[in-house]
Amino acid sequence: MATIRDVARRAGVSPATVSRVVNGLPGFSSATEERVREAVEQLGYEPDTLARGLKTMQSSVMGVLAPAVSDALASEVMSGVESAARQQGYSVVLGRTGAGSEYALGYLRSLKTFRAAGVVLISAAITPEMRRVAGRVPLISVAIRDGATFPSLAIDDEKAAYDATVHLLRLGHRRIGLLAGDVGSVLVNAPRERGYLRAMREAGASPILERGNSLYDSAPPALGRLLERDPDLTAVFALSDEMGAAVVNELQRRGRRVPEDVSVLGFDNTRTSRHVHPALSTVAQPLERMGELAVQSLLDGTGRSKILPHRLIERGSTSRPRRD
Amino acid sequence: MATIRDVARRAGVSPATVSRVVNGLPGFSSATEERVREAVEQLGYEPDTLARGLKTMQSSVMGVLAPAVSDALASEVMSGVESAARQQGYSVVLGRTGAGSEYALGYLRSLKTFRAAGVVLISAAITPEMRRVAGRVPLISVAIRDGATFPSLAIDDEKAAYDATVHLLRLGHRRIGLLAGDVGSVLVNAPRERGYLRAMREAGASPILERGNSLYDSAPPALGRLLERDPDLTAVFALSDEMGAAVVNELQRRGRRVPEDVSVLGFDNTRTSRHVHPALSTVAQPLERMGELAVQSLLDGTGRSKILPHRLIERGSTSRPRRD
DNA sequence: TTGTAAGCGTTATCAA
DNA sequence: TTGATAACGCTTACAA
Repeated sequence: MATIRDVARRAGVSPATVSRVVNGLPGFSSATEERVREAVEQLGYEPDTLARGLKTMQSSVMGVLAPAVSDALASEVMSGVESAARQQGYSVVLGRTGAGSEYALGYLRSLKTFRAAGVVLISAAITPEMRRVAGRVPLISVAIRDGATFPSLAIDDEKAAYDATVHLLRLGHRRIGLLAGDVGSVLVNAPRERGYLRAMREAGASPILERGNSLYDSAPPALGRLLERDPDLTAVFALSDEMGAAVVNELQRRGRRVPEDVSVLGFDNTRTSRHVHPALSTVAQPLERMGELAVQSLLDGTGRSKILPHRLIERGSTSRPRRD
Repeated sequence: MATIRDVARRAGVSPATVSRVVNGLPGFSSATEERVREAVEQLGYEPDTLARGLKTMQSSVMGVLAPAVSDALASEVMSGVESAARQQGYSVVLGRTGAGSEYALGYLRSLKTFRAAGVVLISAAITPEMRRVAGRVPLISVAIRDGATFPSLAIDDEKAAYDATVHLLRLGHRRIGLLAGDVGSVLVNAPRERGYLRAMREAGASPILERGNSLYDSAPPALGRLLERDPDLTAVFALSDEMGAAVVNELQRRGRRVPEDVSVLGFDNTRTSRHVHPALSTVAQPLERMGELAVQSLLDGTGRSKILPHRLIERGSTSRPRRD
């Protein structure tokens, strides 16, 4: 590994000059630039990230914390974070918050000792303690909105669920069951529930709600309970794509056609929504875009919260209800 | 951010002593240890990763390079890498190789300037150029086996596909179509194809093969071609779970029952295999375990290649063929 | 058992 | 336009 001194020696200049050339700072003639670049080339010199970071008190790493590394929603956001970060010359350090952000503090501490340029928290709210532990490292939450205290990038979950429910109502559905998530652990669930309830109330329809834990396996039993309470449901609105996909499958297993007998609507527009047949209609959040914007916001130092537009994607799992 | 000098001052000792205590090196009395720990506590001191890495010429980062950040298979491996790395006190830097490892070299260069303790390459073979660019950073491939030149952790893909095909044959299937992947881009496809062909040949059955690109959307048309060539197929072996899931859905769309009319077998045991109905039978690789072992191998410095056991998982998508 | 001091590779200040 | 030189925060001989 060639160092800046090796390059300097070979180019017959001082390390300082090499640094200037490499970093594009003013103060060198084009003749020296030529020689330096040549030496850099020949030696395959790359500035040491650690040394540079130590000196500048700012490293080129961005942290990204996800509830689980293999979480489908988080993956999309991470994808956006990675591409934006790489474009800006930053490396992405990956961490897992675990259920209820148990590991978040540890990671933030670690990221602080890296002098990270910022940290993106996916599906996790920033707590005052996190804020404190992070020191001067800027934080931003993505895909979750936690009051206006800390910066976040998210859709308006209440409105999105409201719009989606209204869409089902407009299609002619009245008996719409909600397959909600665990309100305690995942913050987006409460507003989504409220959005559904508001739309149903405004339409004079009676809400009917059961809870899963947002994952695939929790949906069939919850759907069972929903159907016990109202066997004549014509639509099920699941607050995650995994649950939505499970509902599509489970309904068909029970001999109901989708969407002819029952329409199904998911949430998030993760890849899962395209892995069932009929493909799941769903409420899309611009997840990858959120990841990109998060990086940008962290680097700008603007750190402003922003609400991004949601969008209803109609695939094959929704239609007008059958006329009986 | 408190530095080691701040701690030293407060504890009334030298920075060297603080370092010794913090790093658990011998050479201090329990009285001083007490004072140092107290000072560390009070100041919330955390050793600076950058400075430490610069000094020791070894940073606490492990790189992990995946074809795409949101790739389901890669996600599982990354999950193992993350947990093993964290347990050992390492941070994980995430990179994307893109199709055909176009970005890999850039990331390796970057990881080298980080003095990374090692790099895990997922679904990507190590090329001599990568090896060169990485300098003294150890590399290991996961979920792909590329001769014996460079270290890798993988299953025996040929044998796994062979075993899976034999399993279908034993169930009584003879007309088994193979839905292969793109042999050029993904190295595991060729051995898997060979395994299928060998099993079919040994059984005296005629192979029939079509190619997709391993992703969901490529499967329906490829299945169409397969069925055109032999409308009486009783089983389809797809070389990825995404394609397998698509086949399950597409067959049902075409009015064939799974598994009664046609059995379907996938490959990899990613989450996708559980997101269809009937759930996809598949060939499992210990992906998460591979990620953990990769980290361990990198840190041990053993860097030996290893073949891990595959396993057939029977879910609902396979059964004996119907007797006509 | 403890401290002093050098130095990891870089950048930034200052002087030339 | 350039070059010395002093840090950045840490570890590690070596000395005491």
